[in-house]
Amino acid sequence: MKNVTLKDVAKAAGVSYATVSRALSGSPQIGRETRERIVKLCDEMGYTTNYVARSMVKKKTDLIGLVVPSIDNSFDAELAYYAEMSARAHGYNIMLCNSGPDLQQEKTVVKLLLGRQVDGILIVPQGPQTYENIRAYADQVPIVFLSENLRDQPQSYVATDNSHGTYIGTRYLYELGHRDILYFGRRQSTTHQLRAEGYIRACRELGLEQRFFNSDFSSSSIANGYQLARELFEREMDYTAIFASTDSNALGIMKAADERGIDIPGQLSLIGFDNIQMTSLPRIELTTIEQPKRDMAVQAVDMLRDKIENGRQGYIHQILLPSLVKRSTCRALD
Amino acid sequence: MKNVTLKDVAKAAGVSYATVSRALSGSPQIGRETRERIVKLCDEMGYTTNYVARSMVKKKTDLIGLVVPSIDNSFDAELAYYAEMSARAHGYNIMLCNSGPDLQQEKTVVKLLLGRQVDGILIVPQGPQTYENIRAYADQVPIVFLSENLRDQPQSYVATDNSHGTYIGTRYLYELGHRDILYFGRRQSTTHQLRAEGYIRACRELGLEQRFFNSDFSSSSIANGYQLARELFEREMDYTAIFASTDSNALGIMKAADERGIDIPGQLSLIGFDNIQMTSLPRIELTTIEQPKRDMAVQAVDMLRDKIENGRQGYIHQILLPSLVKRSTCRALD
DNA sequence: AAATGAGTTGTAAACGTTTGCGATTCCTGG
DNA sequence: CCAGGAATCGCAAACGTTTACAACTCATTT
Repeated sequence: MKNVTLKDVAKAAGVSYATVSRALSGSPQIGRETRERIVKLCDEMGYTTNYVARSMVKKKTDLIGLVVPSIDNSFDAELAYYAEMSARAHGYNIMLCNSGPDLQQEKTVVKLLLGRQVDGILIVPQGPQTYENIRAYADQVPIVFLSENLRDQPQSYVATDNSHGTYIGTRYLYELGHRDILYFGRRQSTTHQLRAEGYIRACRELGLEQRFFNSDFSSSSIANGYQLARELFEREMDYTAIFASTDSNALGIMKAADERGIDIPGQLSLIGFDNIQMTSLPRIELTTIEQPKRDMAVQAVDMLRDKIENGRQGYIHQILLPSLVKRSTCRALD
Repeated sequence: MKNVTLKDVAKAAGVSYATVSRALSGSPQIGRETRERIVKLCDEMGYTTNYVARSMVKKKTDLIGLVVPSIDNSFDAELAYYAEMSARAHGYNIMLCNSGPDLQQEKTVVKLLLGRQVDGILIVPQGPQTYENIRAYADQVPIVFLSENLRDQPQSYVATDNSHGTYIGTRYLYELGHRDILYFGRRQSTTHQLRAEGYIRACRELGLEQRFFNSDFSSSSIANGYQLARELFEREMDYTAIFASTDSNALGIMKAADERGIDIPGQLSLIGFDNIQMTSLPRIELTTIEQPKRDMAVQAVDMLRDKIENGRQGYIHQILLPSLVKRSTCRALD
């Protein structure tokens, strides 16, 4: 149970413990044969270097705080997966925190992470208020925001070109022959504003009428999409396609449509946004806009590492291109 | 950028830094008015205690290592969510590691966690070999295994009563009138052996013929379920229901059935195991056996805390009861 | 009034590393 | 044979806490 320490192997090897440290750290100022003797002894004795002691003197923990709204959300989980893999490949470990439902908790966990002396924080925001919420800590530790588009804020982030995503999505619908496309979902956060803008831009270019259906209180959940879609389907259906601002919303729409006997894509084409895992399921096969989650995650840790290791000041806005993934919820009109 | 330290506030308050430490830790041996003065000063100066320094002297990091096969797997993600929430509520933070595809990486990350001086490790195993794989570390740090049933191994774990799950599932099918039930999926790991056993037990009690379809190389993925099901559906369909040992497999079966024009539940009833998020989706609505993931996670961290804080020796096998969640892939025969 | 004791504060060691600097050894060239 | 330097190695400080122990201040008791 007792951990073997530097001092222990030093005594066993008959050298000072500074020498042992140097042998393991690959310092040049040490003899070849002593080094070999020591490293051999080290794994014989089962020595592993104590990271907290090292962190103490080096003033670097090799720890990255990852805060996500909720890790059981598959979007967050995918980002977390790639982030952890990439971070570990570069010698970092991930300290995970759910920022839970409210801003209070989000603030609490970054304060916690600060106390943990993490070298940097990767945060996928709960929403547009996150930036304000934790801005105060931005000068205490490198932070990069992930997935939420902060527009012109003086903070580093990586996000997808949300506007371009909806743009190519509605163009795709247009090419399929659709002329009446309804945009469904949130418009309040920057990310969702941008998505709406892409739709608007495409409509302008193509001479399409813009139609919106949303509520101020809409959230990006299946349940909410379902509720709203039920209301929507009460009215006359004077459109042939729906662009849902979120896959989850699209899934809710799909459910409401099924209940109502509306055939997708027979009577109604549907396209989502995010390409979360669920969309590729049999019977779902939702056509959607892919956010390149893997690239986003690794670029975010790269960016964070650049700040940490090279002390890079200033901020970068890294925008990645989304792509259309065609599945089976859109059909060509004749 | 410079962190304010105990010494700083001590100087500002005109006391020794031991006093400051005592003021914050709630030690009884300090005057009321000095304490109040100091805590006030502390948050004025923005002091946060440095956890790595504290860990150093206390020989306790308040860190729990969480290793999961892949956090983007929704089962792992759900467990991780509840584990993190519960751990944090008790003053612990989570260090997250994906144990990746192979046993080598699994071993690597627990060694890493050891170096990080975590107080304990929560591990959801890749499979039955995990126990052997990391047994060597079991006396260096408290470990509890999560979700994999280790049977009689001298290690603490919390898992569901897998056998009972399949037992109530096939009884349910029986009550619905099914007499020819095919068990589909893996049987090699302890967990899957137990699931098969529950099915066998129910069959014996009910006088049903046992029928198995599986391959030695089957994995619990949608793709694999799909492949196997395609083979299966080549043969004569002399059963009215399938019990899939895994939701993912069930989803694959569903896809193959759809392709083949087999109506679920019209011609074939289907039941899965795990109750992963995807199963509740519209158009899926898979009847399945729920693993109480939330309870599993919090009990696992409770168990780990008991080992850490009370130095509890020995091991506990905590078995939780699964439950049937009826959705729409099973129908009553007439 | 002195002794006792409770209550409060300071001193210093300890946790396990890394690393600058000085000390030692050894080799090399003049 | 000796000076000089390179190659190794040890010493000790430092990182920011916690905590046992000593020390001090008062009030209380005898």
